[in-house]
Amino acid sequence: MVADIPLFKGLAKEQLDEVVNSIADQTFDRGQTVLSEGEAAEGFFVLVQGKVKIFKLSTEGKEQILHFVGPGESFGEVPMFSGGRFPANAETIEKSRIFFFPRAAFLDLIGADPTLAMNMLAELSKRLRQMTRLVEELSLKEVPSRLAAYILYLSSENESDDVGLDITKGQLASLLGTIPETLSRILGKMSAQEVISVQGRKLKILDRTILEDLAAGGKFVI
Amino acid sequence: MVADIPLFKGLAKEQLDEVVNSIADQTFDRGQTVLSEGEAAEGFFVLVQGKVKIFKLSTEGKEQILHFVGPGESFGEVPMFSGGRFPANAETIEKSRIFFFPRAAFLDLIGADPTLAMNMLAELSKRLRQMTRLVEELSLKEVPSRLAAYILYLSSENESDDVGLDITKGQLASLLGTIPETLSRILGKMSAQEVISVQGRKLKILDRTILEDLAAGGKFVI
DNA sequence: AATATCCTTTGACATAAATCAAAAAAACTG
DNA sequence: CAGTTTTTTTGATTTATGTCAAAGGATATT
Repeated sequence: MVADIPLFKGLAKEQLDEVVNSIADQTFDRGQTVLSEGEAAEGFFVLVQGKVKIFKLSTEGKEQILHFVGPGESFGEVPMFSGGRFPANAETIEKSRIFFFPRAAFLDLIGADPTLAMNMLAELSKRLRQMTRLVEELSLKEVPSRLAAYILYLSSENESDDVGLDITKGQLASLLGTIPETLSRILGKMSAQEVISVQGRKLKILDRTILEDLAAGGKFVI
Repeated sequence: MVADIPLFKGLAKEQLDEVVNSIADQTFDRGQTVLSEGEAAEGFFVLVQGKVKIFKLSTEGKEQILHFVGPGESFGEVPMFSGGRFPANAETIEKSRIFFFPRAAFLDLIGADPTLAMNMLAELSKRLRQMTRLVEELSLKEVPSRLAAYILYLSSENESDDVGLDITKGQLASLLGTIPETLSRILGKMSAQEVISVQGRKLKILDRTILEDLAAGGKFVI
């Protein structure tokens, strides 16, 4: 169970037992807040089952999703190492089972086992890479490019031209840094151009070359 | 020397010697590339003296600065832990002295000393926090808000209403995710409204309340 | 100091994307 | 399955910011 979580991969048996003894097993319904920006952090979380979105909110209520957390992934680690408070919000978007790992126990463990430290360094590095990509897209690319990149990413994940969004289009808009209306118009244009076909939450890639060009920063010619 | 670098703080004497023996001391003129996005990483860097900008480039050549590196700070660590290549570019904006730390030697050290691992975790967490803030600003705030937040940040750094940009306005624009023309117009408006005064690279805060309101997401009323 | 280079500002204009409003479609729920 | 809620689409309009072009300033270099 715990040994399947990438963060705990390679840990010695005693350390794994330590982990099991430290965690609190929690269940959340869909749409519940797991942690809020600005809250003092008493520990961090590992998602066992379900799905969680990590996001920021503007004062006017607009949401920017930073990333989604899937089973086996952790979140809320930042304040463990740099102190202070959670930098963003986490909310379940499906019924979820979550392990909570208290700060002190985790810091003990990480001091005792360099493997755990290395796993965590790998995790934070991966996250940093993702965030760098997000900044790049928000700042240097237009919405059609971001959408194209996301579709290609989904396609690479399941190695198929048929991709299913497992989130609502509204959530996709929030992940891409835009609003549902804009996303809807762009999906409409891409359909009209026969770059993709859209049926509800099922997309099919019709012209990969154009998508790749768009993702690289190319403009969308009507 | 090496002991002054936060990353190496708290290391035992033998480890510090190890560090000193591993690093390569390099000098760069202003405007030189230290590392490029997509390059294979053979190690990471610590800036001893000078200033370095970390940035992404769009296909059309627009630049987004992710952050500046000052003396004592490290950069280029991400591929050490998650493998692969540098996610961004690094270029000196002043004559700089830089230590290069080869990958293998560093990974050895980090396995041997949990202090170093913890220091690095703290560093990556800090970076992640910064990046989260940058995403928030790019996606959820307008340029005047980002500028206001930056001015307030500078003011908090030196605890004064007089702040000096130690970068060009073009670089500031790139850091704020905009272009020099837009920044210039907004600085002009803020001056006209007597929120700040601008003299070259010296700014003075005239109305902190308005800046704080702007930074929080408030709109700029002409 | 003179020249060249770089940085900053200003103006006119274009445009991607947001906003507002409302309808249509889809997904839940009792 | 009827009704309610949520999600998605469409249209008309606004707006923040980008683009292009050119002129002024400032700064560095011989």
